[in-house]
Amino acid sequence: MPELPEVETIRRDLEKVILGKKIKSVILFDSKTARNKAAFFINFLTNRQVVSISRRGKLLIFEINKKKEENESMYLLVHLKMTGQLIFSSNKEYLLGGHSSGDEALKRSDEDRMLVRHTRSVIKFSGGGTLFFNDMRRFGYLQLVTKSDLEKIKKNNYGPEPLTEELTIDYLVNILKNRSTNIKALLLNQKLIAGLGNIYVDEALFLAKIKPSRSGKSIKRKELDKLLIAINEIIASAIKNRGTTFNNYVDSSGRKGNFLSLLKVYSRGGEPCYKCKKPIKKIKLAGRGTHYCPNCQK
DNA sequence: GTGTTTGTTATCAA
DNA sequence: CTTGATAACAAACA
Repeated sequence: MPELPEVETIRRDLEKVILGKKIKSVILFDSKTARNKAAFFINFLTNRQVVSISRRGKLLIFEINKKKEENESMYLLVHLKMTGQLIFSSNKEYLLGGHSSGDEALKRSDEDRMLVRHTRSVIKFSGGGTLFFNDMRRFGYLQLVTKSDLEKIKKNNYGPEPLTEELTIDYLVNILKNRSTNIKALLLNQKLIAGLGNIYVDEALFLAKIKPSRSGKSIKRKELDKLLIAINEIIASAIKNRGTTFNNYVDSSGRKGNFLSLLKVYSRGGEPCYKCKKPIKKIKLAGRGTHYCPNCQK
């Protein structure tokens, strides 16, 4: 479940290995994976290079180089949704996705088999290096968009990011003061704050001592002060620890994140709260598993 | 077969 | 128009 810290970890790592590399070929094993027509998607990317890699919320944005005669750059969007992975390998160019069989499949190591089982697309670079897009559940997608499309997407779908000047206490007060919905659902809403998902919302609410079922408008300014600090603290710490691997997430080298053991409430239903020893409660809120301490969170 | 997992969007209601 | 609530998607596992 890649949220902001996991996507940011991938962004930073990929920046080091694929910037400036020329795309030699693109394979789409599953036509649903690219939101563009397959032929266009493949033809456009071939022989181009990635100029920059940015991120908005959980969305990765690869800027593709523009030819002289073109007046607008194109951008490759990558959304991992729940089970997407972007894995770069400098030596495993022979992996051919989930559709090959026979001798080729037999030659694979167990590690390779895991890597390739749900490969939906592959981008190969000149001079070595292959980027695998794996996605067991097939919620994730790749999409080429124009600069103006990208600006629209950013503007219409994403609120301010944690750890930026845009996410202020005044902003929080404003978006929550008239909301009757529970704070859990509001924090999951990408249009209000970009990048939080189920894990870090539960963790931030625990740190801020706020019960997830509280309505937005019921939360006092003093509590919002704490919530803002908690959100930034959790996100910063999770980035520092390269994200949380609960089941599917791995970084662009295929390695797990280190934040799992630092979780205070998520996935700890029934276990004792680290602070007060009373059992962590697990409920369903906003259609999501929600974990909190009934004693510490008011 | 049943319930559970979640990021996001569709859909419907008010 | 906004807001809210819920189902739906997809695949795997206990």
